[in-house]
Amino acid sequence: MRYSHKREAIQEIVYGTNSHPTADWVFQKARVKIPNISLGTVYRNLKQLDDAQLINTIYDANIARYDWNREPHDHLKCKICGDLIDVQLFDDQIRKTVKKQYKFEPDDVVMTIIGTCHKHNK
Amino acid sequence: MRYSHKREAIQEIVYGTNSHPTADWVFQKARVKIPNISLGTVYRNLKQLDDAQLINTIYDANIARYDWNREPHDHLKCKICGDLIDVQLFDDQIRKTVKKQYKFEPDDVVMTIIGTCHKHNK
DNA sequence: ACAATAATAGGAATTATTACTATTTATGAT
DNA sequence: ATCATAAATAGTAATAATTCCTATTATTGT
Repeated sequence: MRYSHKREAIQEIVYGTNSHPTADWVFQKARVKIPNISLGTVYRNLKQLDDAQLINTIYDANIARYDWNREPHDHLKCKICGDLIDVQLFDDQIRKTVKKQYKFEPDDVVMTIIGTCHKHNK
Repeated sequence: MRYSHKREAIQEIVYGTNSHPTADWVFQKARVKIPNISLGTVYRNLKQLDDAQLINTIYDANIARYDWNREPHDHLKCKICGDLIDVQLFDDQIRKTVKKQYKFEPDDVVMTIIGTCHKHNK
């Protein structure tokens, strides 16, 4: 992968937020610094960064979001404010169960817990 | 929700498969029985059935799939054949952890395990 | 049988994403 | 530094999934 100024900027934008941004959000941020950048470039580079394991792609319902956090982790999705919160949960037991009971070789456990985040506690 | 012949047919199609069909798959099946049915009708009715808790909507990467199985359950997604397999895993521990450690009130734990299914065991 | 209104077909519009192509740019070798 | 090669890009067209719109049709309570 050859160096590119724009890819570097895109990576910095993803690394600079905890908001699990969409491609369009990244595009809006990028064009502030690089006015003539195109949305296609943003998509292409996000894909390349994902392929190179420099970022992760997560799917929130039917739209792609990007995450600098490459550690295995899960998400809490607040149904009120829509926030996506990073959490580290245990899936050892789940991996074992799946392997034994279903003869399924797990690579990755993708878990999202839908509910109400601490901000909305009565 | 008023009775409709087409909604009944759509529901029957979803109830008649374990393949977690997409809207378009349901549409193709539906038009065999009802040639002039439209894709919009399929989408609208799938949404209504979901709202009425008669079916469930699940998201496989970025496309919607529909599931007659309303019991809480999880999915194994085979990266080789793409199959989506229903499984019942335990999330009590996860719910407790999330509640205590993150003050997050969980409604629903959505879990998909990506890996290799039994069909491809060496 | 009829009136009220939900449901529908068919197509247009929208949204997220990918593909295409002529031009530009990074990089390694001269 | 110059140059050649191929990767990267802008700008736009294309695609895929889904939703929206409107005139017409069908269901249901009276």
